[in-house]
Amino acid sequence: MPRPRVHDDALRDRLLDEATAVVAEGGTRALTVRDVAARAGTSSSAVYSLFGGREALLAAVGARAAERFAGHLGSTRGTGDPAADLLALGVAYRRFALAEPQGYRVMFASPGAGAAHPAGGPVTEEPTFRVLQDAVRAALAEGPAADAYGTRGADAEDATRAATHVWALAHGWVMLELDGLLPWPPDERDARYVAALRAAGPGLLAPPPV
Amino acid sequence: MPRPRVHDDALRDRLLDEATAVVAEGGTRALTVRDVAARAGTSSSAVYSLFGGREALLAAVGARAAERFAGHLGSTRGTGDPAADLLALGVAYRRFALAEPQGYRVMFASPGAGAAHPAGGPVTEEPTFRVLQDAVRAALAEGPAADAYGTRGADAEDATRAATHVWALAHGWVMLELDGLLPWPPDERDARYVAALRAAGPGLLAPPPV
DNA sequence: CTCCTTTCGTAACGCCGTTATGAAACAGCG
DNA sequence: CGCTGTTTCATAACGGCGTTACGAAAGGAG
Repeated sequence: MPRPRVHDDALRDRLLDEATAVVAEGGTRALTVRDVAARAGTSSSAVYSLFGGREALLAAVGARAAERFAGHLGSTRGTGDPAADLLALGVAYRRFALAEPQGYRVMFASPGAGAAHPAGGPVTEEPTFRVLQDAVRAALAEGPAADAYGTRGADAEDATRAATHVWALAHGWVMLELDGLLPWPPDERDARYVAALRAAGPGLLAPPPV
Repeated sequence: MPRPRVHDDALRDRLLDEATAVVAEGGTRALTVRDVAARAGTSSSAVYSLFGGREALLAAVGARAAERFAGHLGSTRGTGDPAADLLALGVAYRRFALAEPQGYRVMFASPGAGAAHPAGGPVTEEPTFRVLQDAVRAALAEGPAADAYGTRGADAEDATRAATHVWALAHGWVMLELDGLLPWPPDERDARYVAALRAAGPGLLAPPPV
């Protein structure tokens, strides 16, 4: 008996597409409920019935960016050399951030950055972190870093610790770069970044002293 | 002949005080021109005649935070051991960020974060970076790291590079921590952070291969 | 006392996020 | 086939925002 629904999943996708495009273009600041609704050919109330409000729409944009991010990181296939794979993963991490700076910012540097991440859920279970954690685990299991652990071997705790360390370095570098705070011209930064990862890697992967 | 000025430097300071308090309390999102003006006992037009607008007011808040930040970092006095001093500087860096998270965010994670930093001015000449750069230079001149440079010694380029590496790690860690993305409970983070700095330090300070 | 210049508080404009409201669209029933 | 009831959505309204235009206020000059 009711009037047929127009606020369905298809419209939700279209709204999310438009919102993603707007954010990619002008950042979160440029996203308005009215504008996104108009671009999708509907009214602003659709955003409220399908998402809940502007903030929730932004969270959905962040979640979608996180999916693409995880996919991007997962697409780097292993070469058999764990250390090289980990380095490639770090490079892919930065490549995504530079290719989609606004998407990266929505995930991490948004007001209340936890929005894009499952509320209260441990970060270690997010796909993005898992990819990194797995690569670190592989590097700790064999290769040069494994020797430092000797017969005790590296456990999950070691992988979480090392992955977080590497993540902090990559995240910090990328944030500084996106904010224009690196003291080097753009054409030097690729090599500088790789050099930083190479320099910090062994120490960050090594077991804690005693 | 004119009507006496009320929009003077004293009012500017009061506005900046109120704006800083509002941002410290509720983040940049909570800052409105009308509210800050009312708190300072004036009208919103004062913000426009003294700063230029909301964005410029936020930039001034960021600049003041940067001053406090630089002062905070500069207050860590040398102990004679360059490596220990550098570690203490890293600890002070994080302590400020945790004590004034919104101030830290206004400096770095604000929309158009360059606002708080001199437009176009090289980052290497900012007080905050200089303090870090000097500490790194000292660590490269004597102590364990100096040996790796051998007879060639470390120059300004080496100090800039190493300082940026350390900065990226500290910044990334702090941003992850402020965003609630570290996989450890708060009471473990102090030690984890120091461990990360210790682990990455030697590699980040070392000269580039070949 | 009057005029003129400068200055600032007030009010207006357009836009925002959000919410209330009434028209629209269909199923079942007389 | 028309009426009714129910659900759904577009429209309009509300309060608040950043910003700007405007007119009142204030004091020196004549």
